[in-house]
Amino acid sequence: MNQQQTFDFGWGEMLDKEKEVKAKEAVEKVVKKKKAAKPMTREEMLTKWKEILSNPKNSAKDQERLKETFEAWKAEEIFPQTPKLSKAEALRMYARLAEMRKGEKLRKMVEETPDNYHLIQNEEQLDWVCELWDEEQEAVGLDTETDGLDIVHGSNKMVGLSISFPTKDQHVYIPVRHDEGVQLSPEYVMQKLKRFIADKHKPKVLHNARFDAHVFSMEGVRLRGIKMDTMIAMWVLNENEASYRLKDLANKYAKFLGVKAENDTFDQLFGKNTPFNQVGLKYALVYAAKDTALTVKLANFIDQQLNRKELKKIRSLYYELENPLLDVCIDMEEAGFLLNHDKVDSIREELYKDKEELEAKLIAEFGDINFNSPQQLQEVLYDVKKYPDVSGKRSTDKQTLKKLAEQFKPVQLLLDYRKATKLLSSFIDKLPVLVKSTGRVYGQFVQNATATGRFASKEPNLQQLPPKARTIFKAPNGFVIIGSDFSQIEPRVLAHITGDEELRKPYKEGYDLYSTLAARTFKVPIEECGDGSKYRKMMKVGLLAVMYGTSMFTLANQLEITVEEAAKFIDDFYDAYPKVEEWIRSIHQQVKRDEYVETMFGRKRRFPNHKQYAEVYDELAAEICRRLGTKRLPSNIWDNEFKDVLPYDLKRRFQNVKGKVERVRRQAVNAIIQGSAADIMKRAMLNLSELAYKYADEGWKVLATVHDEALLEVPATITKEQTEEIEAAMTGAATLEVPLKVDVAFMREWGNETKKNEWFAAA
DNA sequence: CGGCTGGGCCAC
DNA sequence: AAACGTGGCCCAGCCG
Repeated sequence: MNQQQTFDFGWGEMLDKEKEVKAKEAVEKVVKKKKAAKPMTREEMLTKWKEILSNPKNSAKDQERLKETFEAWKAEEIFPQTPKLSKAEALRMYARLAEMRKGEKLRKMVEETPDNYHLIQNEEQLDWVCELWDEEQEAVGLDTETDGLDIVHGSNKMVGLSISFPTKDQHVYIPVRHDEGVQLSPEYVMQKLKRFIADKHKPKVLHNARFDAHVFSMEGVRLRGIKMDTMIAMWVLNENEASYRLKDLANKYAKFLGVKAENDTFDQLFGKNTPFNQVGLKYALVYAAKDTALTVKLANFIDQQLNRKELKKIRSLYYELENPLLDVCIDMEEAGFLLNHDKVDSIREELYKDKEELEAKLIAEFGDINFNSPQQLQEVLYDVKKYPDVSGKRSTDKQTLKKLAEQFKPVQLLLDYRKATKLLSSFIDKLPVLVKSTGRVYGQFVQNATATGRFASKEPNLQQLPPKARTIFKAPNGFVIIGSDFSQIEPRVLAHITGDEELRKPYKEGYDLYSTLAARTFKVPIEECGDGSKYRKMMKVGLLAVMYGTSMFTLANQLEITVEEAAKFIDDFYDAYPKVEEWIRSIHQQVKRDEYVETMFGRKRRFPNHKQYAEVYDELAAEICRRLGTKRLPSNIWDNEFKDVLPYDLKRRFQNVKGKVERVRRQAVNAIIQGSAADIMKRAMLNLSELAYKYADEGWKVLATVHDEALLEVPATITKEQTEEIEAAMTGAATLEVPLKVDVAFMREWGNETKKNEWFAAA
């Protein structure tokens, strides 16, 4: 009773205070406005400037802009348009200043247009371009300009294209859909240029060719003969590049390309959201032709780098794997996934019903708050309901809520609500909006987005659909989606790479991996480690922990055992499979020495500056072990039992590098395993793509890859032999010391699997 | 209103 | 003092 009263009082008081503050703020606002109405004198403004500039809260970027604007103001280059001066107003001044200077830049650019840049506006000029292209022996630079990014059956179109001919050093821009100016029609231009663009023997270099390929596709021409995509090649060369935008690369490597490091992006020159069709032709020429000229230079630079003998493996990785894979990527993006509208409707109806019911119950239980707000949820759970803070961070994530739900039933409602709303907001309500006139959703597969070599997918990300969301995609009538996935690819790579014969055994002899591992590690009969047994379950988590470098703390948490038990578990595993630990340690040594690691197919992941930290780490770790008289680091150096043996300063210095070094070590080990698996998958994708071309007449398409799985769309009449060809395409991707295994499933709707033998039994 | 960050969560 | 690798994306909340 007493507590209740106190609580009510506190709450009410808080509300009153909030009101008071708001009222005060409102008054202040009015006062400020009145003040601002009077024009400021120059002295007043100077004072204000100093005040604004001395605000320590300004971001570095803002501060730079403010200073620049202040200088311009002092030089009377710009005047404030309103009589008041504030940080916001100063930043607006900066925008106007930038606008003014941008205009200057553009004017200057046009004035300095090189005389080997040509605007192509009539048939005669286009004939000249064709002549140039006929005579060209080198790879031309090619680029398209569009009025937006929605290009695969979307709303945006090619506005013009630029071509650089390196032999004669001539650069052209061909406008076709600009708002103003003399232009040839896109149909005419494409008709004339098709024989070059579609010719695989006419080499081209592009920056982000995937994009241009789609643009050309929508004009009815398939881009062939991509000799190099400088964006992807640059990524293979250096996966740590801060930006892969052409202008950023050109500026960064300017001196190697023999250009000035003054290449502005489109946004910087023309302003954000300016559609290219509104750009005047003479501006378009100098901007677009420069792009292809830069691309040619960048391509030459990259190829030179790839010729270095220490990059031999990288060279073949690019030219023999990544570059041909670009075509597969383009195919996948143009294939798309067919949406089943009826299925969307039924799932949506069901989920909305769930959501509403849950909402009603939640409001009754927790009050009318926004259950998607961690902030509001925190208050209700920990202040109002006074639930125990099991995470120690007032966390409201799934793991925490799960724990709370054991004790407090209504918390389960929150978990259910999250699940339903996540499914709705991210997938069921989102994907149908993206459907094009073809009835399909087209996601992107990005080749240069990961540090390990995997594909990434976006807009929408087709690699993160939960099982339920997958079912809204279907095969067209008479077709079936085939899911072909590598079984346990990463453990197999581990078995191959570590050279551990015991680890290879289950694969060679056809036993279940996890059961075998569990029996050996826990020293129990294999009969006790069958499917669903606790040993097998633990082993699955344990092996993942080994490959990801999970700490004993986290592993203990996951398995709901003590840290000591977790450490014993992993020790026992290493005892049973000593080569695994040996290999991991050798990788730690290697990454310390080389600052990079390599996958099976020579893909590199670099860790710049790791060496210096690793040296400190190893030194201090040795010192700690020496003082403790142990061989291995303790899991917690801060433990009280070491208080007298380990000086604080030693612990502090070690702590400084510990996180950094151990993170790199985990990443290095994982990059080899995950990256090798990615290499294998990419090689498989090439094989599958060839197969799809072989059966192109029947309508075969490669739809997607989800890391260890490939998806194809094929006629439902597919034969057993053809299915075996798919399997062979995958297993033939690499020869390992253990066999590769592939599981094939048949799906009328994605995710709804029929196994191979059932499928053919039914047919 | 758009950009950004943090918390959270989906996939492999 | 911090605890598992690779990604993309949603919402809330804040800022200018």
